[in-house]
Amino acid sequence: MNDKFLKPYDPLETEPKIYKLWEESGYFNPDNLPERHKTPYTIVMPPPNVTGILHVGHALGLTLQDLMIRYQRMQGKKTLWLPGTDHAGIATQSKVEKEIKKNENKSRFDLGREELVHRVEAFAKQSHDTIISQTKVMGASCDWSREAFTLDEKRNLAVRTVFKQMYDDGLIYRGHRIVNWDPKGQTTISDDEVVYEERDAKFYTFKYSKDFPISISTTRPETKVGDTAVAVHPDDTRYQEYIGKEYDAVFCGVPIHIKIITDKEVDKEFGTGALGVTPAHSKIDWEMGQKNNLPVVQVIDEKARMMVGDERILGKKTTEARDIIVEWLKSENLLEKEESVKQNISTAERTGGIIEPLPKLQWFIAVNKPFKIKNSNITGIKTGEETTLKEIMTNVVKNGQTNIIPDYFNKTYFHWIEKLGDWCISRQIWYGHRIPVWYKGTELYCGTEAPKEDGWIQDEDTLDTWFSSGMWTFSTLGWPEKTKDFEIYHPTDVLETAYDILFFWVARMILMTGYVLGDIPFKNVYLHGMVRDAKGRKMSKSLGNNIDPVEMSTKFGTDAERITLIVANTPGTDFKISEDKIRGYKNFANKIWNVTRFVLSNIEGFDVNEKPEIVAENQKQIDELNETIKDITKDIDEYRFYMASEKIYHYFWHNFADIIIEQSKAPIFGTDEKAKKSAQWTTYHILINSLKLLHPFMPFVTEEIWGNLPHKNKKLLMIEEWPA
RNA sequence: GGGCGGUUAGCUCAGUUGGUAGAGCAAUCGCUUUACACGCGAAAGGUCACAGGUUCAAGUCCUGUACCGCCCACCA
Repeated sequence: MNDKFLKPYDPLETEPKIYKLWEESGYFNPDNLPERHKTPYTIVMPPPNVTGILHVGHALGLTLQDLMIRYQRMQGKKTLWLPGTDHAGIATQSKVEKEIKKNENKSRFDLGREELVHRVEAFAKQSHDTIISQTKVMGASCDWSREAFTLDEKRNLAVRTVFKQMYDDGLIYRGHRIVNWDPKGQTTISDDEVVYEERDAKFYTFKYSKDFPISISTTRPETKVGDTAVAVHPDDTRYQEYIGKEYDAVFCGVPIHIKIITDKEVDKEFGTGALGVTPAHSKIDWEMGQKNNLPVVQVIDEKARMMVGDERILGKKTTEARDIIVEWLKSENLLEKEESVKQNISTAERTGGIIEPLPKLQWFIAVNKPFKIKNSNITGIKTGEETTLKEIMTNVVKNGQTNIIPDYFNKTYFHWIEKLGDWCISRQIWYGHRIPVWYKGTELYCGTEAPKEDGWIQDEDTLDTWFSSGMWTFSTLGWPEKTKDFEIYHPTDVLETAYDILFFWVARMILMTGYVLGDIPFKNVYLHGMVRDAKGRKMSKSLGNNIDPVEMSTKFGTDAERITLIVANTPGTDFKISEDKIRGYKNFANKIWNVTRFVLSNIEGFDVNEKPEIVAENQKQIDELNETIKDITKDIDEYRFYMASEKIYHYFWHNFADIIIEQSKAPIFGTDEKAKKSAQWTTYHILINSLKLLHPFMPFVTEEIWGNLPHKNKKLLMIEEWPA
């Protein structure tokens, strides 16, 4: 027995050594796996954003994926776990912009496009390196030789190819619409990137002018200089006589022309029952404007400043203009009511900027537009048949081709799809995939390469980061090239990710893959919950309650951290973690170590390769082990990792260590040779099988022990056969 | 406003087709017993949120109520 078993288990010394051993074995790469590994099993890693460092949520994802991969590898699958990182457009650029603002007091416009992109790339490279080393600390057995980046050259070709295809199919179009404009980030964002914050607001009721017949209410009086109509409910008896009439007024120095229209959307009971329609600065108003042919008057610019008015408001910020207009209303005796209300305001997820709805010319993906699908393996949609992107997204999940775990998330998914509108994909930022469209005067060219002739200017915008991550499962396998990898490993087996990006990402992957390949990106989606602190609070810098996964690994060992993240952690449910929890499982790693010490120190002189006659008592224990193996295997196969981990923990500690080992002491220290040999063989047998069962959960300590076991024909534990 | 979860031992959570309530941690008591004090043994702890219903039988199925959490919409 190696002397190191006389001391407690030391993860800090062991883990880097073991990871190196695995990497050098080449077995992370499925091409190097032994003959028996035939059936492919694929997980493509959700690429972490290159915005900094990994948090404990990443650690959870990596642990679950590594668990599945290691289990399937031992089961004899040709396992590919493909790693990568995400350029994360807005998130990364805005982070770097903040730094530059802080350190140099410069904006991106001061630096210019080239310099900014250069800076962002440098930052991204640094983040990338940190993330990769952290991923290795977690023990991730992914194939580094296939590592990808959402913004590298191959992925860029995939992006350009898909863009052109969708453009040619009429699914990508350029349109003038009300979009979510982020004045802080100076870009549009999609509906999904808008987050709501509750704030106190004032709800004002007033008339545009003294002779105007109808009072209206709003929380944003400054937008009223852009009103072109007042809408009332068609059945509202109070306003019948005004319907269809038009009025001129001067509102805080701005001449406005108002038509009285009707719309069923108007709530008679709310406010005065009359709605001032501002087509340029509200989505609903825009639609009313379209229906009624109302003029669109933009009164707020990209910096959220007033574009119209006299010296009182022109050029002022909207919030300042609001106060000025309210003062004016009061002085003119037009203000009838001022109420305090709670209001949800829209903010940009990444920059925190207050969203200003603006009419802008942008690129969109049409989710409801019919097109002929070129090739389809999707149940319910035939090749060549007319369908829509929305229909693809619905069908794939409805018919069970893609199975979401836990299944109640199906409902959330369908609910979201029902309400889904066209997806705004153009961003006015510089870090990302440039839109593959060129202009020359009024001409427009869309292609994977720039047109050869002179005089074409490429679209300034980049694509929403989710456009490229939507293609992740197949772009990482080399598509659009016809690669062997793509042929072998697509569709992938499992996508493991957090439930909060079900819409952002999972749905977009299904959309992209359905459209491009007529197929599913993955057979299963395993959604884990959010990791919270011991009190159930979100982890955040301001609360200072962050748990750093690498620090935990250093303190307690990665194995302890990994199994903490798995035990009692059910899919789709938020999970509370604390140092105390991890500490408990550090003891477990040590227990495994000590059991090994006992077993090894008591088989001196015994040949573990020769199975002796097994006495009835030991046979019963072996049968019990086999039952446990079956049980745990079934749990893992059915994605109940929380249960499998608890069972192996319980079996090892409270059955093997507490009972079997204790009972073995009498025969081992006794004189009955037959009973002794039987007990020696049995404890050894249970130990090696337990190590196999434990390996996907706690890979380091198990591999380290495995290397010190005396039996013949040993391989690395990571490629040993899963017991049956 | 619409939707989805949750409510089980002090805490964190399991409980897979309905069949006498489980684990870990914490707390209690006792142990330096020949692998391990990062340990061992023992005992303790629950009208399974509430009210109805189905059933021979309900933590589990159905209906309703209350509270907590999350997602979506955004009444202008």
